Amino acid sequence: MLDVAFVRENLDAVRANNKNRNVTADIERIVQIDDRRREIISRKQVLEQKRNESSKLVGGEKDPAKKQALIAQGKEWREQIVKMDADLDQVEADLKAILMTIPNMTHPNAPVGTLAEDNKVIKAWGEKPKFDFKPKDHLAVAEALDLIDMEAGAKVAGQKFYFLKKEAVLLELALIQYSFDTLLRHGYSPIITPDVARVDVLEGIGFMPRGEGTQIYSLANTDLCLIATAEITLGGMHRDQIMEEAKLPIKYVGLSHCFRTEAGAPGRDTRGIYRVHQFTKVEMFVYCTIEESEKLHQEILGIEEEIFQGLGLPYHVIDTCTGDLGGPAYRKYDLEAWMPGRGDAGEYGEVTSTSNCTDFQARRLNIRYKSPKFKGTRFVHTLNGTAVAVSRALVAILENYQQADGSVIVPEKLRTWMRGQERIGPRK
RNA sequence: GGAGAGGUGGCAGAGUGGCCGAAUGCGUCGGUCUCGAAAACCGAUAGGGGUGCAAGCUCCUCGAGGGUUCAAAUCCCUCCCUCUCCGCCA
Repeated sequence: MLDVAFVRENLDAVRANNKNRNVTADIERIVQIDDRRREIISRKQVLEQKRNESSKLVGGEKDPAKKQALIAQGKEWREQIVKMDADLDQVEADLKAILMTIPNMTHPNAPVGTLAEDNKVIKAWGEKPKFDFKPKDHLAVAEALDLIDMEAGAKVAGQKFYFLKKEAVLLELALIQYSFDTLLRHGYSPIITPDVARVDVLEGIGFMPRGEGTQIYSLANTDLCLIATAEITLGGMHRDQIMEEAKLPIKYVGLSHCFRTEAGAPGRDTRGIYRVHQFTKVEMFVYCTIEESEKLHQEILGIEEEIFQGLGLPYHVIDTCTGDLGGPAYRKYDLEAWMPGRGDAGEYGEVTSTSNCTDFQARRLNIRYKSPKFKGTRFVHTLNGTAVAVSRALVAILENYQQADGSVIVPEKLRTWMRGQERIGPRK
């Protein structure tokens, strides 16, 4: 959420930003509503002041007639205040409703555009593997090795759920260990979060758990949702807190399961575990000062690259265009790994994503910091980034490391957590 | 899940209808003292909002939301959370 005062003072910039992001919001009304809001507040305060003053007199008043008069007067003020409260509630709800539709401002260097082609490839790393056979997609590889059972997943939980089996399980555990190991070396503090969160936390982070086409599963008869990413829980962790600047940045590496309804993506990526309803993810989350967020965004991107370089998976980095940023992000980079089994001759597929959300999430979640350097408090900046989304990493590993005989080489860095195993299969 | 207790400032902890945004202690910061430090003493020490050039004035906030009242940290209701005991359980 943006600050109302900021919107008022930067109407043109906000309008232009909305356009770039392909969002329509009635920002003109914000000024009107906010004027009205301030007016009500001012008038209400005058009454409250009078009421407070006369209330103080009641106790000391000995003359019963005068006392009754004071009480009657107070009663009248209260009634007026109650009416104004109702008006104010309405106005504030209206204001919030509009503000919730406005996305974050955008980094000046983020590519402007609303089409997939407007995303900018800013870097590529690694050699795409050369095969002297037609590479299979990850599911074909996995099924030949008895690593993934989609059918059983569908039977038990529905389409796009799956069972991991045998070395696929060990690979998941190894990927978790490997990514935690990497992040610990970078000073990130390890966390395992709940897999559910309250609706208002989801909203604070910028998800829309209610309404048609939501990505979010809700739990019946509760105000809880299954989380779509640990960003939600890691960001909610410190809500309504005021931090000391000296204690920032706070860097977490969190593990959770992620649940997504994938509404609105029917028929996309239907095969295998590229797009599924549940997966395990290791997520980075950082709270920091205003000054540090850009630097830390680069750090997170660097760590994501380090992880995929360590896995020996070719990738490129995308500077996401304005139309694809999503509400909270000020800037977003995606890592797309090469997936030789995708499409006709291989395609890049998103494996990680890192966003600098500046103060957009912190404002809604009310997470601030203070410092001797300035008066009052400021909202922290929050950043998030994927260390490893296990399902997608598995896709990339299975496809890039597949061999002519159907076996799959285990990336060297993972072997420590695979009891030294170098190769999966071939099965007899 | 059952029974009970409780949620107050950075922390501990008073406060059961008005003089309470809140005693006291600890902590932190500033000062006095000292060659310096400790101790002691003095002082300061929540956040948000409205208004104003500013100084200031003022409003709101004692887990959250409602209610009663001229007036609520204090009384009532709902919810959330914590603790103790019991039950169940990985």
